[in-house]
Amino acid sequence: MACYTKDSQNDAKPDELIPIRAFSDITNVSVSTLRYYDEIGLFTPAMRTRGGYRYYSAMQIVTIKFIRVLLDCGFSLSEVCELSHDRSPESMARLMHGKTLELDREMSLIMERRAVLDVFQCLICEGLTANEERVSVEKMQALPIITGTKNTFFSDEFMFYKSFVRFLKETPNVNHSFPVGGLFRDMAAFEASPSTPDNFFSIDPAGKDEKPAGTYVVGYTRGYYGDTNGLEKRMSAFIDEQRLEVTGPVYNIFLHDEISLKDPRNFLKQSSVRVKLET
Amino acid sequence: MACYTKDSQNDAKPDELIPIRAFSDITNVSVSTLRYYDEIGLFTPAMRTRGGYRYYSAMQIVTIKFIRVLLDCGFSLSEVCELSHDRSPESMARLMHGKTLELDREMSLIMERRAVLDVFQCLICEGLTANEERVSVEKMQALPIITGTKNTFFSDEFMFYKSFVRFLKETPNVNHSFPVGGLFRDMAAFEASPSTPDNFFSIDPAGKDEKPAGTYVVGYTRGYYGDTNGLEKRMSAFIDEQRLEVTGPVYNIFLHDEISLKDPRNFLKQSSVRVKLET
DNA sequence: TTGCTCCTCACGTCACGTGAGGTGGC
DNA sequence: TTGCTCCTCACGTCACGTGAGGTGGC
Repeated sequence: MACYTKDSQNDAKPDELIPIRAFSDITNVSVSTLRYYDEIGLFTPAMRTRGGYRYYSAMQIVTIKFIRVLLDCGFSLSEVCELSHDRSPESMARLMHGKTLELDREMSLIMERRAVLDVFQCLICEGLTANEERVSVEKMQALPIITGTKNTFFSDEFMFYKSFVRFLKETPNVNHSFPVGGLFRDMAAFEASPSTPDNFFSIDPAGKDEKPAGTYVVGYTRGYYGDTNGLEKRMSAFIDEQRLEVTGPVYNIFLHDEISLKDPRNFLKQSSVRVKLET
Repeated sequence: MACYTKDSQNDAKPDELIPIRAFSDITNVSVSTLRYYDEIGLFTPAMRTRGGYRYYSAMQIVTIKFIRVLLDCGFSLSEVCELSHDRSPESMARLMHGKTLELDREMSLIMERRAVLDVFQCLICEGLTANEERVSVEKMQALPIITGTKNTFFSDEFMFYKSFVRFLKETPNVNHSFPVGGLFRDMAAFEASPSTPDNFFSIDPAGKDEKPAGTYVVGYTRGYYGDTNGLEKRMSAFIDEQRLEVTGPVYNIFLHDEISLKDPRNFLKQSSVRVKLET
């Protein structure tokens, strides 16, 4: 299965022969890689001495450069080998088009992963600078999210997980990598049952739903996923004290969870509800 | 080195236990992957029967989701294992920032590869639709290139390769993956010595040099890298016949070379020189 | 002749996938 | 009891990298 070698061996002359190390330096292809390509018959040196020393011709610089181009384009070594048997401009154009599509898919995967990282970094940073001591009023930016369907609660101690699994499995376009938060239809619902959100939502930059920008009453608490430590009561008391009027849903998100903390009793949750501004 | 399991085992109850296949379906993590994670101690099931059957708790859905997030972010399995020992928001933010940079590097690599593919696809397509029969006048688009330093020719039969290697090794910012062409300072130089270009250039979309857009006299020939088959004379004759005036350098590029053809005697070269337009 | 380059061969890598052959659980 | 799920163990993958131990070439 010698592939890309014989084509150009005829012009090898002794004085243009290059030993393997020098050839490696010229082409930026490692010595072990060159030996490997020789072993699998993909690219064999123009000459070998009786002692087995490999010598490459200057012409082979072009050949190896081209093999690396194909590999960089996403062809496997065996594909490159096969290509040697029937190369034609038409088939090559077709194959390259296919590789273009593959690269595009790979690109969007990487962009998605970057987005995931960014979201988590933002949450962690927000957690690091949070004022955990007391409930406060903060301006918050808009947050694109994907909201799941309304949770149906059975009187079942595992309903939280069942709803959570249903959210992950059944919400269209939900990406499992993004963090998930819980949402209560209003402050009253949060106070009534602070561990059972009406909906789950995923913090996804591509989400079509949105937690709107605005001024929010924000509170924090530490503890495991179900725990609230009376945060809902503290927030309610603060709202009354400050004579604020709040509107819309309560958003619960974990700024620090198992991603950034080992001890689950220390998970940092943020609850926020929007202030209705007097006009 | 059990890592992300013990934290959340206490809440496992018999009736919420999930066998491996169902857990795999819920989490989109393959059965063999789950067994592998168990084997290396990264993620062990909440319970095992006497017979060795693995049962996972619903809570572990969150745990495995989070492990996958870290893996998607570019952490290796051993890194994820290590992370279990000291997770803190601060260190996590730092590590994630590092991964962000890595992803960015990976992205630019992929974009570069896409660009390489595009350039080759364009050349191949141009070759497929070329009018090889005769020299003609064509409008051509601008082509960003990186031009190398002037070749110094020794009276040496390998000087072509020596110059070529020098171009590849010494031209700043040259990317070995892009195709390389040859350039003659003017039509007279091309006619005088059609196998020894004054400079090499790389067809690189990021190049700061440019083959300008315009109307060109274009000719084609087939053959190996040094061959011209008198193309320079045919072009010159055409220019005289048509009473054209040409200006600027002659650009030689291979539209079909070993990338898309097996037989080196069939390589398709294009030569073009710009027409000075009468005002 | 010295010392540097080169050689082969065997094994390791990384995160699983794929059987073969056998047993467990409702 | 049947048949389905699950188990372990061993080996394969892909494109090389890394020694160990030995020889070749100027």
